[in-house]
Order: sequence, then C-alpha cells, then structure tokens
Amino acid sequence: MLKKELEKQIENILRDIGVESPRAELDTPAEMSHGEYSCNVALAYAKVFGIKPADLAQKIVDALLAKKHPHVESIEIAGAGFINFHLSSEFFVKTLEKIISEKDLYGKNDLRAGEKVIVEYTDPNPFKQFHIGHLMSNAVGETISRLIEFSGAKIKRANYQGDVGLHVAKAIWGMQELSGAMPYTKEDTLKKIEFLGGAYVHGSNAYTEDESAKKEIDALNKVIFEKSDDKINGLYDWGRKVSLEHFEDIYAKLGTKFDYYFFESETAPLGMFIAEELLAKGIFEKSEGAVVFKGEQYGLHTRVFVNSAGLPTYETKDLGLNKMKFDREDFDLSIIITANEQNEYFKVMLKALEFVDASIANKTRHISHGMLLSADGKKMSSRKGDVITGESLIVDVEKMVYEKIADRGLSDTEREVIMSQVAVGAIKYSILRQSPGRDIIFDFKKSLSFEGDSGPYLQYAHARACSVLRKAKEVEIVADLKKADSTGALEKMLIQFPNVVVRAEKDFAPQLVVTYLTELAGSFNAYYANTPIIIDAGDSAPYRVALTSAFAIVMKNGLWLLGMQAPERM
RNA sequence: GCCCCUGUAGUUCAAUGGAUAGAACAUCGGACUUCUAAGCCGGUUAUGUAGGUUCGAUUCCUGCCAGGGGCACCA
Repeated sequence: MLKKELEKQIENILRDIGVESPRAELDTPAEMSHGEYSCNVALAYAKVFGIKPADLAQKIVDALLAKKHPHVESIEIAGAGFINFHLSSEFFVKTLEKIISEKDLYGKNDLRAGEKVIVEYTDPNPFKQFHIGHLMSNAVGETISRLIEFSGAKIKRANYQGDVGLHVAKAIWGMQELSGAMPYTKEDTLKKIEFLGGAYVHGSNAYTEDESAKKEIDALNKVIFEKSDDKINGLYDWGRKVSLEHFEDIYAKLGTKFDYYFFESETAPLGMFIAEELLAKGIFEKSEGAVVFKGEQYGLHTRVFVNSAGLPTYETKDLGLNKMKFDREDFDLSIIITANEQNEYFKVMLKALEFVDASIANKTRHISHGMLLSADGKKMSSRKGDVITGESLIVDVEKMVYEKIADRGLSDTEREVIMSQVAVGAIKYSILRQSPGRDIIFDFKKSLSFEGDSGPYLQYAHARACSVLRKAKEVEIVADLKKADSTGALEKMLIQFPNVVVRAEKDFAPQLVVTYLTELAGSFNAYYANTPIIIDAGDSAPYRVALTSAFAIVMKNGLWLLGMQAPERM
C-alpha cells in the first residue's frame, strides 16, 4: 500500500535526522486541492529541533524528493507546515484497473485476517412486536458484521430472543383474556401477529393498573418458567411459533441470515448455575430475598441477578448467554448490540462476567444504538401500543417507492423487487447516517424522503451508472483506461474507499461509509451531468466508460457494507 | 441525590487533535434538442458558556448552564 510506504519513508527520514522512534501518519485532507495525502509531522516535531515547522518540512521534502516514489507526482509544503502529496496519473489509472479487476473484493483489507468474531443483534422478543428499535439494532449490527467480514474475519451472526420472562406472562395472560378473538390457525400471519401484539398490550396495561391482575401475571410467570400447565404450554408454543416465523420474514427482507439463535429459555439454566457459584464464592450476595451483585465497589450500581421468587433476571441469563457463545466457538471478539438505555446495565453485567471468565469478559464489547424518538422528542413505547412496527414502516415506504417507479417501464416482478430494495435502503440509510449510540429523531416525512441525502440517492447514482454501462454495450464501446483524461474529483474519491473502510471498521463507525458514499454519489452525479460519457465523448469514451464502471463497483461494495442492495435500474 | 451520554446553520445530521467546520431539508435564483431530473449549478446561515492543556481544540481536561438515559427484583 502506497500510504504505508510513504509513512515508512518519512519515519526513516526523521530517524536519520535524530528523532527517536518517530511516528508518521498520512491523513486524507478534507480539501482536494491539498492533494491525496498530507502529513503533519513537521508541525509535531519542529519543537524538538527548535526550528520553524516550515523549515523542518522543507528538510523532509528535500529528502523525500531525493528518493521520489514513482507514484508521487509532486510534494508541496502548505499552511503552517503540512506536507502534501499529489499522486501521479499512473497511480490513479493503476487503482482504477485494480477496482475493475477485483470487483466485489475491492476495498477489503486483512486487519482481522484469521479472527473469529460473533455479533449479536436485533434481539426481538417473541410475543412482542418487532418494532423500529429492532430495525435499528438490525441495521447497525448487520453493517458492523459486514465491516468486520470485509476486514478478513470469519463472522457469526447471533440473535438472542427472550422467550421467557415477565413479558411472556403478560402476553399469555392477555391471550387468555382475549381468547374469543384468537385467530384460527388458517388465518394469515399478520392477523396472528396483531392478536399477539394486542394481547401483550392488554396484559401489560393490566399489570400496572390492576393489582389482582398483577398477582395473576406474576404467578403465571412462574408456571410458564416451570412448564407445569399443559394448557399454558399450548398457548406458549403457539405464540412463540407465530412470532418466530414472522421474524424470519422480516430478516429475509432486511438481508440478515443468522448463524446462531439463542433463547432465554436456554441461557437461564446455565445462568442460574453460574449465579449460584458466584453466590457461593461471595461475589454475589443475598439481599431482601434476592441475589444481587453490588456494583458500587467498582463505581457501578447494584443489580438483582435472581429475584426473590427464585427466578433468574435478564442479568443472570446474560451471564449464561455470554458463556454459551464461547462454548460454541473460541471467538476472538464478541460484540453485543443493544439500545443505549442499557449502557449502564451492561457495565455491571460485564463486570460480573469478569468473575465468571475474565478472558470472555475482555473479549466482549457492548455497542449501543440510539433510541428512536418521535418528532416531538418523546420515546416511542410498545407498552402503550403506540408503537410503529418494523413491518408497517417497511410496507409504507414500499408503497411510496412503488408509485414512484410506475413509469419506468419495468415488469411487475422487477418493480416489486426494486420497491423492496429501495424501501429497505431508505430506512437503513436514515438509521446509519449518524453515529451509532445517538438518538434518532424519527420524522416520518423526512426519513421517507428520497431527495438529497438518502439511501435512494446512492442507489439512484448506481442505477444511472449501470444505465450508462448498458448503453456502452449497446453501441459497442469497450472500457479502456489507456486514454486517461486529466484526473478529476471522481477518481480522487474512488481511490479513498479502502481508507474509509479501514477507519469505519476500526471505530465501528458505519456513518463514515454513509458520508463517503454520499459524497461519492455527488461526485458521480456532477460528472454525469457535466461530462459526455459516450455520446459526443469521442476518443475519451472508453476511459469514461471504464471510470463509470469503477464507480459502479465501489458504490455497490459500499452499499453492501451498509446492508443495502444496489439495483441496476430504478 | 449519585452515575453515564449529548449540546454544531431555522431544522436533521457529519467531521481520525490540523488547513477555508461538511452535507441535506427549508428558502431564493439558474441551466436542459444529449447516456435515468430520485439529478446538476449558484446564493444565505452554525461549534451552549467560562477557563485550561497544545505549535494548533468542534474534538482532550475542569467548572457552569441545558437536554436525555440509568440507579433492586422489566428487558
């Protein structure tokens, strides 16, 4: 890699003039006129020599020029003492060649070669609705999985679902109350899901509003956990199955394929075993009839691991879950993605996990996504039933896309496929455009807008490029990089892709990919609007077609990283 | 009360300690006999506050102000 070679060269020069273990890092300047790479070592080390940064920069540049790298066109000193590198047109042509020959592989790196990583995300609960929060977890988790995969690791996608616990008791209590309205087996999934959702809301409201219902639900929770009543078991099996089948439909649409499914009903027994061990060791203690972990001694807070009824809480199940993951495979890294409201909780749970197995705890990392707030800044809640389900959101956006592409001359099947791809792209973009962990103000109208900064903007640029490539084929123009135009903004953007991927992967920052692709699409759109690519392009046509092809590849790879499809027409 | 997170343009968001803080929406104004106008070109507007560290701070540290989340048997 050119970047590393240049960094090494600069470090050697610094060492020659007396800097001990120097570190030189090339940056990508925000301003294109500053070249493709810039270096700030002169500013950092000027004080060591007691000279002006510009003078030190000159020294370094002289040494660099004495052994000039063949891919460097020119080196200049700018600003307070930045060293800016302008790369040669041969370098750009070579990179474009590389993009076209590597195709889907372009932009990959080997930072995590040989590693095994597990990412847990989405985590919807059977008996409850799949709401927009799950959509967010899925979008973030899928893109982080793909970034890690693109860095050479073997990735396993895991989904952890709460099939036991108080929410199940609330739902089953509600099912019994509303049993008259229970859909027949033949009726479609949506009806069943609606019924389940309603049952949960009913049970949840009763739990807070009606003291005797609360007692019944608490008792039911124990019955469910012990599987001691056949009739309840029947309701349980029905609800669980309906939920899980529904979830699979959504995963398919979102483009996620899970390798492992974990259920709380499985993690609870292992968790209980662990909790008892920790209690015996004195790490956990009894308090008011419950088993608790006092986090205060580590600057955290106390949490209940086994409640006074003797049932495991989420805390204990999580201990079992994280142990169980490492029983499956020996992972180098385990990532858990949840909403940011669980940040403090995870600190406590991970602290407790240290006492179970320190190496597992050290390899486990919690990443949070933000909460979805409605336009008035309030939290959307599933307990009150005013939730927007994942499904309804996707369907609403799909309808809009369907209308929009009515006059594109597409077949019905094409139209349906594109509708879904663009709708999912629009939703994922609105989630991934900002840094994960921050709340998202979800304004329906804006999030569903296809103008400007949006998923469809990226997909549209890609579809246009594909359209150009189809045209090129039609008029028999073969891509060829020999007759290069002068290097422009589009070429400069294209060669940055691998650097962006590395940064995004290191920081788990998908928004960097989003921002980059948005700028890249802008570059292509401007190029497209101002440059004849085929018609009236004369001798330049083969190069311009090749450039268009390189753009389409990078855009497609970038969209893949974000978990979005790249339709060839729309 | 204690702990954590966040304050950037009218609004929604970007910005690995670096150069003139970058987009989009909104708004106003342009271009089109051409390969997809979900597009292109141009105008206007921002780092909560007071200090500190640094050659250099939106970024790191401290105080204050404002908003959000968490803090015992939900997940």
